[in-house]
Amino acid sequence: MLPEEKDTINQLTKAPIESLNLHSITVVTNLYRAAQGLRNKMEREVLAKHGLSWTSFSILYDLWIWESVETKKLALSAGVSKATISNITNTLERKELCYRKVDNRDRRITCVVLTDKGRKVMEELYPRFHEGEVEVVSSLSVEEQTLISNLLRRVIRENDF
Amino acid sequence: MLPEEKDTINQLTKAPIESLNLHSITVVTNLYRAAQGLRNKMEREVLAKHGLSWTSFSILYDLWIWESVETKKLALSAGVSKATISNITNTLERKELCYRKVDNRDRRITCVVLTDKGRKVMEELYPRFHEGEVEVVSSLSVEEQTLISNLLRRVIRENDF
DNA sequence: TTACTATCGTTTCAATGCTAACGATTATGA
DNA sequence: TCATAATCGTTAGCATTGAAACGATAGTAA
Repeated sequence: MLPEEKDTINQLTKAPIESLNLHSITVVTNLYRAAQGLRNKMEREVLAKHGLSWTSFSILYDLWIWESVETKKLALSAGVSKATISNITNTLERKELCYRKVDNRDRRITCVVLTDKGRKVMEELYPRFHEGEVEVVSSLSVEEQTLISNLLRRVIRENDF
Repeated sequence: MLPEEKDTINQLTKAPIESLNLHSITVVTNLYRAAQGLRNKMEREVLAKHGLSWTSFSILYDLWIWESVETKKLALSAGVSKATISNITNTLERKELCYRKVDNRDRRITCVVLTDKGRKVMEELYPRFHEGEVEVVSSLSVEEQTLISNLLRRVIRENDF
């Protein structure tokens, strides 16, 4: 929070300024802004060529690694709802990048499988995506990268994210 | 062949495992996961009561602080497109939380203004939101919070996020 | 003044995203 | 066995999101 914002908030909230935890606000603000910027950059500079969103790409990535993944696990991995996975899978299927396959042992479960075309897209796209990853955090040293990763991981674990 | 040409080709065609920067991958992965979890938690535990999304709330927050903000500045602040601001403003207007006001000096510019109802919602909502902020990063010490904020800020500044 | 250019917000259209409801399937327990 | 509960993915309905096209307005140059 900017210094000049303090007074305004103090005037408008019942909660006095002393009770506001400025450290928490700063972490949350910077965390979300960095992630938002990251996503926008990647979608604009890397993923737009193939008309993929960040979430679509992360699903394709999972499929690339694991070959075949259940819908529920995809949702958990991407941090979105099952409905979103269902919708995105429809889009990816239309582009022939993946297909659905009902599990034989438990017919409630649907697995999503990468197609050859999907694999080719990932083989071309991932190197470019990785370039972007490196670029985004290039201002930090390796030690700082390790440090921020560990801090972020603590937040993730502690909140079950 | 120039050295940088070699690198480009190497990155775009083969991209062997050895050339992957695992530190960058870890930072990006954890950064986005933490932000995603943060957003989901806030929308679920705090904002859902009032049917607000993270972006809607961040717009209301700007209006709360600045009283009246141009559409373009709202987009820049929230990290979304002007079209998104336009749509969300429609929704917020429908809920009578804000209204539009054309600038007299430059009639191309539209300012969004908080209503009394909007202010009341923020006065009730912000303390709860802040509770969530504190909770999310509560596993980190103040020193660690300062540290991660500074690292995130460097990433933000270096990328113009 | 009159063109031309730039900027701003909205609209259009398709995709993403969530909640809740639903149908199908499997597990459980009397 | 059979009724009930639990789990899974999809669907319906609506809000969010962005790229591109668009109209309106302002700035600029001849």
